[in-house]
Amino acid sequence: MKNITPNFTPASVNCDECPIKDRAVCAYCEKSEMALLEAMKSYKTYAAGDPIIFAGDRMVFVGSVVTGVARLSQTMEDGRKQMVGLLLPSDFVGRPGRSYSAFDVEATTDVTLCRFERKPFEKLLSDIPNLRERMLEMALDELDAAREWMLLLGRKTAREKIASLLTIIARRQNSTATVSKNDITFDLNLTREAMSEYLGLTLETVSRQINALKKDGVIRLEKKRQVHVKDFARLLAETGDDADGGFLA
Amino acid sequence: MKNITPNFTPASVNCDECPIKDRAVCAYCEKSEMALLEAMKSYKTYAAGDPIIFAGDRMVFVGSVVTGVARLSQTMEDGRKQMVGLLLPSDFVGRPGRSYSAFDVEATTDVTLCRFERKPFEKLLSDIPNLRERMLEMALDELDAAREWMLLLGRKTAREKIASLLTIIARRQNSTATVSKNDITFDLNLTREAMSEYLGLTLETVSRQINALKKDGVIRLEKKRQVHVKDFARLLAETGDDADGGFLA
DNA sequence: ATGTGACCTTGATCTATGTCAAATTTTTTG
DNA sequence: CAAAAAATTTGACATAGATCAAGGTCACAT
Repeated sequence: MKNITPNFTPASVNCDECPIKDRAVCAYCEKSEMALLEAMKSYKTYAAGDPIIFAGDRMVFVGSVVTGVARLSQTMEDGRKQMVGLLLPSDFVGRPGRSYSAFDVEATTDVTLCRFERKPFEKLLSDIPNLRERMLEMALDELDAAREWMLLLGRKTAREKIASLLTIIARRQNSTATVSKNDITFDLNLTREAMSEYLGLTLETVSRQINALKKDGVIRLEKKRQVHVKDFARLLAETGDDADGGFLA
Repeated sequence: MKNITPNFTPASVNCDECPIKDRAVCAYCEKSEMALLEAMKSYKTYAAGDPIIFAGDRMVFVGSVVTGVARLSQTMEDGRKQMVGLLLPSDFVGRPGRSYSAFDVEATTDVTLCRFERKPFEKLLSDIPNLRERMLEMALDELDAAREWMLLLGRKTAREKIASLLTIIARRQNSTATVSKNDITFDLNLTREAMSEYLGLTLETVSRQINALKKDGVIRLEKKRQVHVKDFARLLAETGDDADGGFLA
C-alpha cells in the first residue's frame, strides 16, 4: 500500500521498474509480482479521437492509461451522449469480471495504454492479494468521484458545472506539485464538445459560460485551451461546493 | 463466490447461518469466517426519516442494510440536495479505508442495519481474501450503477427519468422472482420528494410526470405509492434506454 | 500564402422544467 | 372521529439552458 496517493484522485504509483520511469503508470507493478506482470504487459497507442472499445464489445484487455486522456461514455439511441468517466494517466480501464464492455471508451488526446489480457489478469487478481487491495481502493475512489459527479449533473447550474470541471482538471494536473492556491495555469485537453459531454450541457452553453467566467475575471484564457487562474479560491467559490472541500471534522 | 447474483444489481447472499434466515443480508458471512463475523455483528434499527450518519461525521461502523430503504445523499450549502445512492437490503453502507463519511445517509423507510465496527472490519478485510473479493465486486457493480445514473441525470428528460426510476425499482423488487414482463405491481417506498432527489428534479415535476404516464396508460396507480405496470416493455420504451438493456453481443 | 475543415463564439428564439402559491388528498394523532 | 400534519396535485408564470443559424478563428496541408 505504499506510494499510493491517499484520496479522491485515483490511486497512482511511481514504479521504478516500469519501462516508463518516473511516471504515474501501471499501478499494479508491486516489486514482488513485477516479473509476472512485466511478462504480461503490452503497450498500445491510440490517436486522438480513436475508439478504444465500444459498449457491447468483447473485452479482451484491461489496463491503465500511461499518457494522454481517454473518456468513458454512454450513448443513447438518438445520439445523446454522456461522459461517465475521464481517464487520466494511472487510471484503470476495463472491468475485471465482465466479458463485455458496458461503455464506450475513446481516446480524447493521443493515448498510450498499458494493457494486460483480461483473463490472465483476473487470475493474477485472485492470486495476488496486493493487487486486489489496490483495485478495491481504486474502485472505491472512483465511486466517490462518480457520486460527486452525480451532484454536479443533478443539481449544479451551468456556471457551477464549468467552475467545477476547471477545478477538477486544475487539481489533477497540479496534483502532487503546486498545491499553492494561486496563479495556476493548466491545459484543457478537452474540446468544448467533450466538456459538454462531461457536464450534461450543450457545447454552446459551455462556450458562453467559459466566456462569462472570463469576463467576470475568474479565469483568463491564453489560448482557447489554456486557462490561467489568478485566485483559485475565487474559482472554488464558483463551484457551489462546500468551502472546505469536506475536510471538516 | 457462490450465491452471488451475477449482474448490475448489488451482490446479495442468502446466508443460512444468519440470524435472519432466508433473506438477502450481510453478504460477508462466508461459512468459514462465520464465527469471526458473527462475533462482531450488531443490529440497529432506525425509524423512517432518521439520519444514520452525516457527511463529515466520524465513521465508526460499516455494515449492510437488512430491511428497509436507506439513501446516500449530498447537500449543497444552499440546501440543494442530490441522492447519490439508494440502499436496499443487502447493500453495503460505509467506506472501509476512510474515517469520515463523505455523504449523508438517512433512513427512507424504517431500516435495520447489520453493523460491524469499521476498524476490526478493515482488519478482516485484509485477512480474508473472500471478503475483499466480494467488496471489490460490489464496488464495481455500484460503479456501473452510478454511471448509468449519471446518464440519467445528465441527459434524460423528466419523463424518461421517471420511467427509468420505476423500472429500476420494479426490477429490484421483483429481482429473482417475476422476470415476466407483464402485470407487475410494486410499491414505491419513496415520497415524491425523495424521487425528486434521486432524479435531479423538483417534486412538482415528479408529480406531473407520474400523472402524465398514468394518463397515457403506461402505469396505473392504486394508492399513490403503489404502481401497476400492465406492459413492462411499454414502460421500458419510455426510459430512452437501449431496448436490449446492454445484452447484445 | 491560401484554402479547408475543425473548433469556437455569438445571436435570436423556444421550451422543458423550475418557482411560487393554493387546493386537495392521505396519513397520523389525540 | 375530528383535527392537524404530511404528502400530493394543480395552476400560472418565469427562466436557464437548448436549439437553430450564422459567422469567426485557428491549425494545418497543399
